Amino acid sequence: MAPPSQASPFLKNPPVIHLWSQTLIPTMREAPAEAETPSHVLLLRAGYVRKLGAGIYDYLPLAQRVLTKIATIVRQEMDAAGSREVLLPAMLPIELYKDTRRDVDYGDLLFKVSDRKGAVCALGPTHEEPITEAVKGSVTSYKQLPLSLYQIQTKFRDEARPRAGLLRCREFIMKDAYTFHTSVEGVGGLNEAYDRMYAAYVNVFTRCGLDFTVVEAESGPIGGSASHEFMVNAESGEDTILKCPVSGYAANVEKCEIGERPRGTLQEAPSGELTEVHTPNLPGIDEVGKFMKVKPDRMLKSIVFRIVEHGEGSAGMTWVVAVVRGDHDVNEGKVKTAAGAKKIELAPEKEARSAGFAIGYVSPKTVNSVPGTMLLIDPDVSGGGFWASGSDKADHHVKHFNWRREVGAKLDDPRYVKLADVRNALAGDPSPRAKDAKLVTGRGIEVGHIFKLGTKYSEAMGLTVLDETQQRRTVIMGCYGIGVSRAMASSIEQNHDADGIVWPAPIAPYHVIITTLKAEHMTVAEKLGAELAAAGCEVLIDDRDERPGVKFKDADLIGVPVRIVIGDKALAENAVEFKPRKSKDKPVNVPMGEVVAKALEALGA
RNA sequence: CGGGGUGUAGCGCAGUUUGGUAGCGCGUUUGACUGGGGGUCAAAAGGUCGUGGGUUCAAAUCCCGCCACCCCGACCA
Repeated sequence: MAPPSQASPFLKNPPVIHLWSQTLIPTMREAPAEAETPSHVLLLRAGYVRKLGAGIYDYLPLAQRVLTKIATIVRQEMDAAGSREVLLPAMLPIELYKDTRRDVDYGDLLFKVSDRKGAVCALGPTHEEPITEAVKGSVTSYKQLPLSLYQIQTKFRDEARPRAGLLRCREFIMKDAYTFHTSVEGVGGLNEAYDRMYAAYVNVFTRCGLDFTVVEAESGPIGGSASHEFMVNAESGEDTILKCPVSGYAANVEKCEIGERPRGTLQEAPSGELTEVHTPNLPGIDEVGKFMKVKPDRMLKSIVFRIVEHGEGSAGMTWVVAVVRGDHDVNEGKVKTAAGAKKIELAPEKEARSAGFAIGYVSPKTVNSVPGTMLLIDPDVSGGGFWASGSDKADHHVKHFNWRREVGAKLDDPRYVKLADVRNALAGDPSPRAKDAKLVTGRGIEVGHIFKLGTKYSEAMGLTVLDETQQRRTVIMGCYGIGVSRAMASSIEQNHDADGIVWPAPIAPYHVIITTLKAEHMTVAEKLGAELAAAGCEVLIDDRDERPGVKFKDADLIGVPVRIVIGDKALAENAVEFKPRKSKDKPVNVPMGEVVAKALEALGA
């Protein structure tokens, strides 16, 4: 399209009528062997992306158009939520991370480059530090707050295992927003901004046509439900989410609470005499169970954690042993909370061994044998009956473990022994929010995450303002992310069929594809394209000299919502063939004069 | 980081066991016929066989090292 001949101070979008022959859409008949998930296969096959390396992709013209549309929706909603766009460097001097120690904590996930002088820069994986630094340099008074800033930018994370095409990349496009406050509550406070962001995110993902679930995620330092994840419901998702069908409660598996479960008294009688069994060279609990002829749900799994930072409940303790059923998974966050500690870690094997833990064969009895050990017992293992357990001795387990007989008096000392929910929730567990309701599970792709940061970064980096009483106050922050490139792939996970992608109109690369069957149809195609463009449609004309079958297959593959075919049959009655991509019906003839209205209707405009 | 697997033309693969002229399908180019759901015929272009070394008269093939990529797991503000 020719540019406007006169320079105008107001930029307007020129009409979009693109020719297939003049863009780059390298569709493929066969999917590359490396791709497995639907979005990965289709993005490659339909010519949206090309892989350059593990987790590194070219965005070809179609992908770039979709990304731009998602980014536009994000910008509109961020702007409406009172956030202002910035663009910070992707290349960040490593010194920026010294105060927050994330150069260490982030570890290998951080990409690093060095300049000619040997100075090291990190490629930004997220931007809490640089944004805090930027605000620190320009905000000094409470009168300048609250403030909300966002950017859309390429991020870099050296993922241990990139996978599934755009769903987990090492280089990806993200929107990250940060808000700054002097208070948590009240007008201008963090909670208000958080709620606005929450609403903006709902708008963004709804407008993108995504089917999503908002789940509670791990709590921030402020407590309560201080973090939410926006999960696109898809089988290929990496995250497990749990929902209560009655109350609407939803959470990710790390966070999900479990309702009241039956529990034992720790007073039950033994099921038999404690018997030691030699179990050599068995790698896991399943193998041990098979060898001992004990089902995993009658085995005790005792996992040792070390307290890294003490909290109110963990004084005097060094180790925490969490005991769950053999077929259950220990939840580190719940262990931390139940232990009353601020930070824990899976016990380093070497140190745990020298303290007296027979790693791999630990039993709850270690609460008596290793000083400074706290025992957390999950309700599901707190009862009587038969239990098998480690024996605190390499290559040996015991049968007929009994709480009272084996552990004894310490069971009654709440400083040392607690009954607590310390495992991951499972489908069928009681809901924490509705009586008699049971949790159900689903898979999700995390496309958004909002988080109340509190003062973690502002305190470490010294971001303060003077308040109305001339007191220095540490600024309170929130951060909010959207995976833009991941959202594109997520949409395909939800919107595809055997023939290809089926885009929702708001983020489709084009609204209408005009397929010509003969070269002499181009005049009609261009005239119709201009009419559609004038009505606001973005049009792709497939002008290639290909056989009709090829063009139909490609049109379906790339997933443009409305297809118009120009061919002799319909032209004879001054009409074109019209077919929405998502419709299973045969194309219908639409008179030339009604095409634009019909297209707008099909697009939901 | 642990386990499994793969590197041969733009894509999908065979050839490797048993060393001896690098092949097939799709795609691409040219021409003809064709023309409504991935056409037919004819001709053609395109490959340091991931990479470095070794063995051998001779290596895609055997040996050693390295690299890249995929899948499962661990990990994932």
